Amino acid sequence: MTCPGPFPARPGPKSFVRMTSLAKQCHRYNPAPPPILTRACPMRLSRFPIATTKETPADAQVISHQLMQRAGYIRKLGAGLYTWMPIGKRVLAKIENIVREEMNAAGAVECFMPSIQPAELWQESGRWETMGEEMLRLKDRHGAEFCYGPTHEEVIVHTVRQDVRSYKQLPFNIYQIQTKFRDERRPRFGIMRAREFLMKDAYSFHMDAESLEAEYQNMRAAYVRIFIRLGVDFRAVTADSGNIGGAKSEEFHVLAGAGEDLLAVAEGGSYAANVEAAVTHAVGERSQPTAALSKVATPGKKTCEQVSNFLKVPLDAKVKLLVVKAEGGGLVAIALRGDHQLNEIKAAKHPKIASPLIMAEPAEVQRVFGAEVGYLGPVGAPADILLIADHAAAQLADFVCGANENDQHYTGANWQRDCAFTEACDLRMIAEGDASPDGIGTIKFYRGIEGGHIFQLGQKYTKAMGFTVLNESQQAVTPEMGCYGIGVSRLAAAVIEQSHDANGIVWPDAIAPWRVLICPIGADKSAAVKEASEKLYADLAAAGIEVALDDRGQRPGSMFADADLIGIPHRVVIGDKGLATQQFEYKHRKGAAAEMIPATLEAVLAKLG
RNA sequence: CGGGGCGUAGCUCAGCUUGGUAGAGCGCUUGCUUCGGGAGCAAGAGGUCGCAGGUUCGAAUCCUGUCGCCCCGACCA
Repeated sequence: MTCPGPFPARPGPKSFVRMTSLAKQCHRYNPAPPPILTRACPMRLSRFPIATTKETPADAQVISHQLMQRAGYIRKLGAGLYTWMPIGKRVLAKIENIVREEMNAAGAVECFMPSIQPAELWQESGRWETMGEEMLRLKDRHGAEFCYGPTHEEVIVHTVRQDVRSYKQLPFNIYQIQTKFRDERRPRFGIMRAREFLMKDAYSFHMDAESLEAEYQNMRAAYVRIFIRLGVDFRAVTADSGNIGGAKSEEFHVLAGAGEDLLAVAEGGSYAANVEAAVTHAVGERSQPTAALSKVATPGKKTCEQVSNFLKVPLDAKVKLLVVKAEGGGLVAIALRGDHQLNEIKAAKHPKIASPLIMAEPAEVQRVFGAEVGYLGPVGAPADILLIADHAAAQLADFVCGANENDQHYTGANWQRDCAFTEACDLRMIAEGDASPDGIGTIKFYRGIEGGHIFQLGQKYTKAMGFTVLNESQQAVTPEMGCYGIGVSRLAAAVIEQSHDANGIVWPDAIAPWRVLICPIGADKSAAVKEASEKLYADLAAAGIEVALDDRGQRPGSMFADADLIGIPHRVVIGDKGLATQQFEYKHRKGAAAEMIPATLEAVLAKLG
């Protein structure tokens, strides 16, 4: 038989002629070319080593990991290492192709870099030291050092600087889809945080910031198209660029309860940011002091909640003081409103605060402030300690705070009158219910899985690695650089986190291993069922539909259970019962009930939409 | 890396406290009966009990070491 592929089969005679001439050519060099009878047609489930299990593997914590394992998409090899089984590889390839098509359409060009990279490049950029344990380091037989690439900025800059000399060659955007390895201290959640994973990483180079901005927006639009095509509910959020460096960056998150990131999204507005990066502003004016400062005993009440309950004052009428190490030694006190949380990333970025952020030792706090951590406050704080207030804390009047004396607090405290801060700035974590930073809408939190991240890196890597091109006036210019990543393998898991039910995975059409699954009932007994199934299978394939035939000879119950678990969007059941009235049974994976449709290709195609 | 837990059949686990020669369910193979939401009966195959030492007449079981895996925390384009 002919092989049903994704495209209509070539007309017989034509392919026969081609095959014959090929055979003749072969014959010139090989006396006995083997006859080509059939090509493999692995669209029959009997040809896929699909091992579905009823029981959930013991080490899988999140739904996507459990379902991928149970449905036979992946098999674990070691911590954070997974084999993609044939059915899983089809999904991976679908995602990969969507990404590739949209990248190409956006004008990016594909390349392929080595996964193993020489240490020299990383020493040049300075990241050989800063990357730390996350980077898997290797030595070859000569003792030369390498790493298994966790990312490819160094390699691409090195590659490009050899060939690109002129402004005429810029801008361009070059990408690859590659296996990366990051030696996570604690790989978990299966594919979602594996150590080895598949990633699309793109790098663009520009003569100036305007050109970079244009390409950044171009990539942003391409990412939006990619995520729409994947069929997932997602948000693009402003983000912190982390240790990769650079100025502007946005993350693309698939919304899902199991997501590791918390997102602040404005309801009724357009603002969206990772909470790490969400800004907060001062709102309104500080009221005038009305209460007198007075010291009250608060024995054993150390936390803001305890004090607030004890004194019967709202949590947001209290100022708490956190003490951290200062840049270059010493301590810095940070004043926050009682109900607010410190955003450690914002704090670490403050020029006076040590980065990374380190909380002061309790003993040192006791020595400097003369009180335990639970009783610190701005009133009477040591004068030589820099006191930085978050905007919201700086806004308070008549507040409660620690008295820098064990078991004592102040009420009716006021800035200026009773104490002072040297600076008010944005240091807190945004909170649910806050007004959106742009003034439109109210903040609500969502959990998200980071599926993509776009960055404007600027000159960080081009400068460190000495990449320059000549401009029109023959001056050497360091190009601006952008980078754009998509976690291809992670997206497969992210989609499942968002799209599943009690019976299994619910794939969107675009990335399902097949769009249609044909389930023949009793094909071994009924010639009519077998014939109708084979015919529909061949017809759908010829029509360019990706179709699979469950020819494993399972009983109906287990066949349906597997169909649901594997998550194929469209199911066509063919049985003697239906055929008696010239009907197939059709069910959408999301649909509640099955329905009978005419037993024709057209009727099935109509259901696919 | 700190704290905790687990390694016994392909998978999920019991057995270990109190040492005595290896178990269940699922899956797999064969046969018969079944056949529209994970079938029933019968007969089978399958395990150096993670690995290495030690104690003992005897170790899955006790002791030591080691490797692997999982969870919490810290960490993380």
